[in-house]
Amino acid sequence: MPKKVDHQKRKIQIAETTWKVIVEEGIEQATVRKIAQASDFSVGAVRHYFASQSELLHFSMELVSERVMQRAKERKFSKEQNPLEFVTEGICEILPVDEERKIEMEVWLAFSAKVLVDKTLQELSNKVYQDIHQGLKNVVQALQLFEIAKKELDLGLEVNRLHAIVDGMAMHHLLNPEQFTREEMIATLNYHLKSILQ
Amino acid sequence: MPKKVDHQKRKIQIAETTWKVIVEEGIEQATVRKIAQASDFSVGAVRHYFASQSELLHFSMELVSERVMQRAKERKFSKEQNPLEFVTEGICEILPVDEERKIEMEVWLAFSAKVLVDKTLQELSNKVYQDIHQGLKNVVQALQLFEIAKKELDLGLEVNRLHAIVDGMAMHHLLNPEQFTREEMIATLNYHLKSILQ
DNA sequence: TTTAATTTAATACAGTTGTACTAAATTAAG
DNA sequence: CTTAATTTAGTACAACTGTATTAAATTAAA
Repeated sequence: MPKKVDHQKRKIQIAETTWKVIVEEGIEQATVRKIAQASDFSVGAVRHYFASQSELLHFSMELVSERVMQRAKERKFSKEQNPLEFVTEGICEILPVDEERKIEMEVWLAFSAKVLVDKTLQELSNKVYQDIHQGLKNVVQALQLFEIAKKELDLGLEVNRLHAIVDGMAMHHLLNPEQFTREEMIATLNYHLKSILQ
Repeated sequence: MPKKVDHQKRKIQIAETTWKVIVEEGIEQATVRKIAQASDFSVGAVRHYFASQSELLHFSMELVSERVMQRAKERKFSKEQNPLEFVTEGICEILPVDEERKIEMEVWLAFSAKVLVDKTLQELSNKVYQDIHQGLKNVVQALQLFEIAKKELDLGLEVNRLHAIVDGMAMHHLLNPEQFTREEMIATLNYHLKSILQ
């Protein structure tokens, strides 16, 4: 008998508006009132979908990781493709190579700074670290299976290194886009990947 | 005739208390009142040394970079020393290898997230990026001069890569200290440096 | 001791915050 | 059309915010 709204869709809609506010004004300006206004809801409506502000923020952070993971899962390798290219493109799913990915990374950075003092976000941060680490491990192993990458690599250290390069470059490009351009970022990734090839 | 207080020392003292508040409660809790209370001053006293909150925060961020730069400048190379060791230890001045450096990096991360939406912090962020980039460039060139590192390296890309590794690892260790330990961080640095040797 | 500039403390104010609460609006089913 | 649960809007409140103002305290020099 009542009006039926897709709760999940509404939550996602509000979370994406939260991203927008965070990107434009910073996470400390991501107040309930501002998010409500930006998403054309009343404060009461937002509160109807999220019991508290921290629940809203947690959901918004989770949505970032879900989007990245979703894209990663959708990727399929076709036999005709160059494996190195395939791997490079896969890593570019994480890097801020376009506006969409830039927004996700900016939001993620804002939340990451919060992780240090917010225990409830640590679990999510750790999970995402693990997931990406595993993904990159698969990348290196795949290159070895294809007999493209060197066999004598120390897998653990190699993955640590690649993971640090990816996140380090992402941060550098976000914070200093003129000094470390998108093109430099991609060139540096290619340079590194080539360095572990046979 | 008046009481004479060393202004600079007071400002540094208050800025270090600001670090403490940021590390313990996050940058959004770095309010004038809290910083005053934590540093055993009245709000009026703090305001006497900093005309506004943003001036205080800017000074506190600047102090982080000054500390790191100061340590870097103090380092002297003695002929008996192993150049690779010297370089490794130099890079560890930036990495969060001990409590002091951890605090500095945590504060820096908190400010970095603010850089994206605070134009007045961007200049400082860019300057520090440049300084560290130049420092790491000197490192790679020094290793080449000593005929330790490969000559055929692409200097620009190599420095980009090293810089990303350093900051990426710093972030990973801060956010996930159990999953990416201090020892792994140092081992990964050594592994990378070895990889560019002849 | 007197003097005067620096330093400190306390209070006030207007604005914002998260959250709670209530009543109204909406709308799908009977 | 009625009904009733969901959804929305608006308001209220106590706490906290940055900043301004004012008067008091401090203390080195005359």
